[in-house]
Amino acid sequence: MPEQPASTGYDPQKVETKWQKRWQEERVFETDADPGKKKYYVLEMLPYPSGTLHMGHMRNYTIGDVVARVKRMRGFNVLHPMGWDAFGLPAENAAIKNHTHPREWTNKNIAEFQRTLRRFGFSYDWRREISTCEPEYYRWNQWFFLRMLEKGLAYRKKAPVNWCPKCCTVLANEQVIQGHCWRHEDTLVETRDLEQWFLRTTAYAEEFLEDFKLLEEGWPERVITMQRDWVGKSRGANVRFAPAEAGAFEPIEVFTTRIDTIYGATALVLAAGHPLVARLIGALPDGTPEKAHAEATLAQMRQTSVKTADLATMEKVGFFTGSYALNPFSGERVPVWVGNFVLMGYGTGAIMAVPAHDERDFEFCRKYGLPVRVVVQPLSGEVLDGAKLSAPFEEHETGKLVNSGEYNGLAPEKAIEKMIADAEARGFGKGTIIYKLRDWLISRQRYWGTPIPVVYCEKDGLVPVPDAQLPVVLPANVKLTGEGASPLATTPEFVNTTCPKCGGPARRDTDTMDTFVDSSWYFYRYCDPHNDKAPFDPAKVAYWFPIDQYIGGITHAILHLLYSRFWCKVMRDLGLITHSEPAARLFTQGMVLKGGVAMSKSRGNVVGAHEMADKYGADTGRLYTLFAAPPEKDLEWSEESIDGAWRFLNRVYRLIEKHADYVKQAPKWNFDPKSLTDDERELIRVTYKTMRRVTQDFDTRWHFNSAIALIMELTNEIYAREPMAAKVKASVLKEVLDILVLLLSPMTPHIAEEMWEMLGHSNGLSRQPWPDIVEELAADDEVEIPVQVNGKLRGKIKTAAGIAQAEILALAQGDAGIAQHLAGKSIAKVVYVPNKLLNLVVT
RNA sequence: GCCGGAGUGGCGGAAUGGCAGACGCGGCGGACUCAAAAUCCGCUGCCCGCAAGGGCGUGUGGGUUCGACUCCCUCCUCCGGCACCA
Repeated sequence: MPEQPASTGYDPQKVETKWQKRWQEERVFETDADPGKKKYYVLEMLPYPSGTLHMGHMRNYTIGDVVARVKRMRGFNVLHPMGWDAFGLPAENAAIKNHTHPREWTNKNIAEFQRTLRRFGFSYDWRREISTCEPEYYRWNQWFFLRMLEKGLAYRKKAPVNWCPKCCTVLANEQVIQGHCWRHEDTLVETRDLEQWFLRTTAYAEEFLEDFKLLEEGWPERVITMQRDWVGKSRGANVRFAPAEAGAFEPIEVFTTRIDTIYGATALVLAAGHPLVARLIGALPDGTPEKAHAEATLAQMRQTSVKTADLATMEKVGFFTGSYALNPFSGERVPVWVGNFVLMGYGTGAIMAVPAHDERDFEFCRKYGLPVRVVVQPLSGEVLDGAKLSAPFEEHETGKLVNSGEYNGLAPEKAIEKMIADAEARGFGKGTIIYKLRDWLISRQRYWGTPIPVVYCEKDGLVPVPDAQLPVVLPANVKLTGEGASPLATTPEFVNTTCPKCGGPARRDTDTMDTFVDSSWYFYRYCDPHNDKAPFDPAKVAYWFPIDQYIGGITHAILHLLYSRFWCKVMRDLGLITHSEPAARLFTQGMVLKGGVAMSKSRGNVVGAHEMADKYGADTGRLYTLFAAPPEKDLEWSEESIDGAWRFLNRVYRLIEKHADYVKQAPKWNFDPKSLTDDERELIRVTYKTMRRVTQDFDTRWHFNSAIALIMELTNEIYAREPMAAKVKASVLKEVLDILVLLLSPMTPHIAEEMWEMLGHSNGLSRQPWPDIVEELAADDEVEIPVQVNGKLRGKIKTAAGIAQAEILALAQGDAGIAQHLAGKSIAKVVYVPNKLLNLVVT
């Protein structure tokens, strides 16, 4: 702990407790919808209550709190809520380990999180606090699920799904990172064939892309790019290749983005899982080595079908099925192969291999001796020979078609257009658009989540639980082992129920929902957190939405942020809301690092929020995280730099303390610049200039670090004018100190409130309006103009503001230092930026 | 491989085409003190020079411009995302 300076009375613990209590008593941060007032909804992503909060978390909340406080001071009706993403696997695992209940573990953490956030003075409206593990909340997850079921947006399907052996549950595609579980970086995800619940996110694939136009201004380009890649739109064509022997098998449909290269297709390649594969192998004569080879290779391919991180570098393997198909354009017989590099889950599960113009096809065909035929020649004049090609020619823009019948000579883009049209006209193909995005798998074989509100009746089959019977409550007493099937499945009191339709015996669905469901719409609930008739009152949401500023980590660029966009569009189509995007602006703050890596409990490099508050107080912690780096950048924690923030707050405090008695009783200054002495005029000028620039930093750029630097400079300027009482009238000094405290207040609210009180105000700082800029008071009447000769700085000239070019030129030529660089040369050009700079071009 | 982002003193960083290095940390010096801490003041990019002053300087090389950390192109390095997606 730094020594408390003897000369100051700043005691952060005392000050912070005092004002937190006052804010709570006076309900300063409680807000309600008020159509007469302009609103501002600022939100930080809700935390998962686990462990303890460290300064990495606090940085995120501090940024949001500064914005909330500034907007409040600027007259907005500000909604700034907080809640808990309370369902999830860590609670369940911790409960198993510690022989407790997930609810108990979670609530203990929530209490601790709340205490920490209060200690940092974040201006939340705590009446709106929500916890997603409460039936009052998750019943609306179930309600939404039933609405989606009605609309066909929720469905059950048996499909190959991702299974994490450590989580003991399936995962959505978004939760698989490079073949690994998003929670367990070291654990490969396995594939299992299971019947599961999906939400039809793909129904909105095109809209996800289309609506980026609403987000271009307010969302980081990076996030948009990541989502765009994730949705993965491809334009191309489906083309059917008929069997060479009529009726031998169903025509094989391939998807291609390069139909222009179809004359160069020297094989068709099917995925191992393609429905036709078994039939084609079956058609091979029994007992032949070809058949044996095909069967063996297929078995091998299926065995290694697990997704792995190095899929891209895996060796290509395949075999010939013995069958041929006909190229619908050329009529050529094309061998049908099976290849491990063709994915069943994308396109049609079958491709045409064009080795001359695709790298993967090239590798495959070279390996198996299939011919390489060039059908697009570069415009450069170079003539490629398929037999000698060392790499495929993949470019679209710089080639023209050859060996392609009637399409010879066309540019690829033109050929694609024409060939799709012809394929459609001749009935063997059509232009198609496909997406990489998959539907959202939401079933989880775990306990601590929202029960899926359907039952299975022997007579009526799948029956949705009627709305009136919601919520389907998660039973409290369940054996948690962390192994085997869904814990709910081993709880007969839960499983066994009656069919809502026929009243006969029925079984409940025993899976729970992905916890990303909880966080997909929680920000709507904040608008109306205690509604027990509906998820929210549409009128209240209409007032507050969209979120004006959403703040959180880049980790959720795809997961949470894509699911939230989906939920919003679904709610819109249900008629609950009218907007299409939940958050108008998104800010992704940088991480807090220590020793070059993100703070995390498992790495043991955290600086706890309480540790920080104990040592320096919350205000110093807030100030430091804002000052040490711009908010979007990662911040490397430095104990020494914190001392700087601590020193600065003490320095300001001492300044106020010293002059409080002098200014306390002073009347409000009359804002007449003519009433000022030169010293006063200069001090007022610096103050108002600072105010203007700090306001800009808050409003448009979010450069909190440079805003603080400016406030530090202002403080230095005031200090430089000691002895103050002799030089500056009390009313003028009061104006200056008031502004200093106001500017600082969004970032360090407790000490600012204390100083505001010391300055003689009894009305509380948190409801003060942001000071208005008086341009006249910020204006310079004298300026120092840098003078360059050929772009090099050669001198500076002090002069009245607004001086004309001719005059400044004369002054420059008269300046000895500058003149020496002009001697013997002639001025070819004069560039004068008024009040900014003079550049003389000489030759 | 593809798509983003970044690269500025010893360190964190500032500069919206116009004085590069604000502000802070660290360092050096001074004041105060018996002394120390705290505080206040000053100096602190590199090189040459006693100094005045001059030269160099924002990853590299080029370009646009009167003027480039900033805009354009080339390359290098680091970070992030995606990746057998036809």
